[in-house]
Amino acid sequence: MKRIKTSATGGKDQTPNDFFSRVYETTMLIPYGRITSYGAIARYLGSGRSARMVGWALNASHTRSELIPAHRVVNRNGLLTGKHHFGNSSTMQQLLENEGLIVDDDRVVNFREKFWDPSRELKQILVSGKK
DNA sequence: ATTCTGACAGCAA
DNA sequence: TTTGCTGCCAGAA
Repeated sequence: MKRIKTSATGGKDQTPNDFFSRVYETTMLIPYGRITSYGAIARYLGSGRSARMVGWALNASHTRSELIPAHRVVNRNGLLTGKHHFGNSSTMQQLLENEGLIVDDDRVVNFREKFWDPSRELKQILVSGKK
């Protein structure tokens, strides 16, 4: 029984349907100028209590060739908790302000106004039949 | 294999 | 109200 030994890939990548990839896909669906929270994404993916994993995934989003708008993901308070992961601690804020969001003291002021909940916004898509 | 860590969130004091 | 502890679960060491 010689299983095919999957180390052919070098021992990395693969797993296109794992939690991480779903986080990336969801994140890329966030419209320009809108934001969401880690918990919202986690809930949308089915694991409402895995918000930390969402952040963990975004942490590795750098390795992806696709540009993932991780700056559009903040915590439930609208706080830019991950700003320190954009090289410059002011990069995240600049990106958000560049999209019309108002950031003050590391917090998105118009958070509720610009909040985009995937489990709510994408619900219609799921119902439409398009997977 | 086991232990530690983490870009969160919820709940108890 | 703010502060602190706990649960979550997947990687990295």
